[in-house]
Amino acid sequence: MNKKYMMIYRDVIGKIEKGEYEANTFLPSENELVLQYDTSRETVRKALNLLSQNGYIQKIRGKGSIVLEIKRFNFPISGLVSFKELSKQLGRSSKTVVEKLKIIKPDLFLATQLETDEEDEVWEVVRVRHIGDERIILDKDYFKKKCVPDLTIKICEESIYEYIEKTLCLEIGYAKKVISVQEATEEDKQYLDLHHYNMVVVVQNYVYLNDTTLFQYTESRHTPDKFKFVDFARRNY
Amino acid sequence: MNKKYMMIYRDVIGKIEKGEYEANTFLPSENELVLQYDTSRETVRKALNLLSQNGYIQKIRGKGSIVLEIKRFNFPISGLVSFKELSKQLGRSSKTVVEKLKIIKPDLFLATQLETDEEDEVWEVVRVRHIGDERIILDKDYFKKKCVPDLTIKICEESIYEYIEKTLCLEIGYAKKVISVQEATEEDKQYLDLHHYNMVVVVQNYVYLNDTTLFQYTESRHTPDKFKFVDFARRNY
DNA sequence: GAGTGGTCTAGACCACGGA
DNA sequence: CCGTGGTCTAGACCACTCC
Repeated sequence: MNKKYMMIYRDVIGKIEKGEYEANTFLPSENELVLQYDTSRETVRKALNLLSQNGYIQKIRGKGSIVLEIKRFNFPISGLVSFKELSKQLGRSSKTVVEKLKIIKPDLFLATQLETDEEDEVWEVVRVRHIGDERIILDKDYFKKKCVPDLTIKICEESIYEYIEKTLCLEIGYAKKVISVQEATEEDKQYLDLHHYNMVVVVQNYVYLNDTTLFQYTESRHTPDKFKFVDFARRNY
Repeated sequence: MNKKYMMIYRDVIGKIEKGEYEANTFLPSENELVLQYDTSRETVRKALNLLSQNGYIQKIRGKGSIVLEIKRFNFPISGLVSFKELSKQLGRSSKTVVEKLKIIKPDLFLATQLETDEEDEVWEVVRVRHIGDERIILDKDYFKKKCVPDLTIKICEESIYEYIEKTLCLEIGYAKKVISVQEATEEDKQYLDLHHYNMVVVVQNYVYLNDTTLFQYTESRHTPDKFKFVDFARRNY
């Protein structure tokens, strides 16, 4: 990547994480950053806007850009973060057990969710996420076979996203999530340590490629006591 | 507002909503928009990036910008949308009942949430949101009194945000949400139509002003069956 | 008044898609 | 090849904060 604004963005994040820029202090001004990185102001501003959108800084007109400390609390589910990246940040022992991996013809519900028809073959991947010694998430992934021709248990145990992006070179464009609470099904009770709970938190995830084709539908079914979703929002519009 | 990119942004949204630009078709190219709006390309691009971030379009290099149809499904809780804006979009009868409105000294928990001390006075506003004839949300809002000196029942029944932004002219910068599921308290059972449910979905909301001061902490406690959170995410970084 | 961030311009070169 | 979007530049003027 030659992108200057991305280099600056990452460099500033690095300095924030290393403590070189401390929380609640000002970053160098935009004009100073122009000199430091030998670039133009609009390029510096692109980097700063990224930092602002992602919760690293707050820009205040006439004063400067303050480093926020909020970022460290952000449980990184908001967005397209995979379980592998997640457990790394949590720093707890975790594993993924693949319970099912097969090609199916979707039923009517699934065909609707995937915006396709019942003849279009689909990979079904059912995985259980363990953290510590508890089974806390039941992930049911469905990929269009024409987008993802091959899948192996090994890939599913590691990161499917890494495989899709790095090996298949598919570019993920955007995703829509719907979070709701549902009564636990027999399947939930079989695969999860629900204890006395009779409900699960369901995160439905629709993932689209850069060319706007829907290629994945996922249901993440969480034990209610371990579920936590953090979201950072900015008054944009 | 003189901001050209914002005018273009809103104008294009209008045309999408009126059907002038149809879903799954291309917008005019950036160069065409430059001519149409008599402006520079970077300004057009600022507008298009806003549209992209908010789920209206997908930009494809070498081809153009496609109008997405996803936007109409976006239940607008993601972000800082107030109940009033929300019920308008749902088009269902709704009302807000103010159950409590008083100044308190925060207990330790609340003082921690508001990043203040137990001597700093706080407005406590407890409201119940009705949609149709069911009580579905219990909103417990806490505002720092030094930020919001006066509150009335009338303001609380309408939109506190409108009052804060339009009358007090406080500028909201960003917010952090935490969604979790908890056992229902006696208070929840008293104020909500929980039926047989014994759990509630809790949305904790920390709202910061432009100058990074935290001025509000809110707990929205939802009946599980009516809870739904939709999130649109883009693979940025 | 000096310094900050916010907006805007008129160019430039590049990478990609499709004919 | 041309048209598309992606990046970058070197300037300009404005609104705001603080002294």
